[in-house]
Amino acid sequence: MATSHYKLPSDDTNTWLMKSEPDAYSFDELEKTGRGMWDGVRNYAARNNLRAMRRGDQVLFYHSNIGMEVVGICEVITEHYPDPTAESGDWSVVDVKPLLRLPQTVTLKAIKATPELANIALIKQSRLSVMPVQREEFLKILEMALMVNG
DNA sequence: GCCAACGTTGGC
DNA sequence: GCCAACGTTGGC
Repeated sequence: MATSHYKLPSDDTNTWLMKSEPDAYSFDELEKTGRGMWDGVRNYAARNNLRAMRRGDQVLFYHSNIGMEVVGICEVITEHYPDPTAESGDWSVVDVKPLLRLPQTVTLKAIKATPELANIALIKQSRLSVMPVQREEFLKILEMALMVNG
C-alpha cells in the first residue's frame, strides 16, 4: 500500500505546515518532479520558520483557497539558502521532496471541528504560510487522514 | 465579491 | 516611535 514506506517523523525532528495555492503550486506538481524548491516566501515570520527547518523535518502540505485541505506530507531535504527568485531583500528557501499523499485529505473544516487541533497555528494565525506544527497536532492530522470512512 | 486579520509603509 | 493608510492573504 502507499503508506508502506512512510516513516513517522523521528523524535529529534520538528514538524511544520506550509501553504500553497494549488493553481500556483500543488502537491501533484511536487510528486511529478520528485523535488521542489519552496520559493516566493515574502513574510518575515514565514521566512524565519523556513530558516529553522532542518533536513529530515516533515511538513504538512496544505492547499489554500482551492481545496482548503492538507493533501500530503513532504520532507525537508536541504537547509535554507537564498531565494533565487527574490529581486531584492533577504529571503530564503528550502528544498522538499514528497513523502506521502494522504489517503484521505484533511479539510480545514475537519481541523476546526477537532478539539485537539483548536490551537493549531493554521487557525490561530490564519495568514501565516509557513508555520510550526506540534508533533501531537501532526500525528492527529495523520490519524485523520488514515481513518477509514472519514 | 466581501471583509477580517494582519503585515508594511510612510508622515509626523 | 506612533499610527493611519494601504496592501495582501485567505476564508466565507
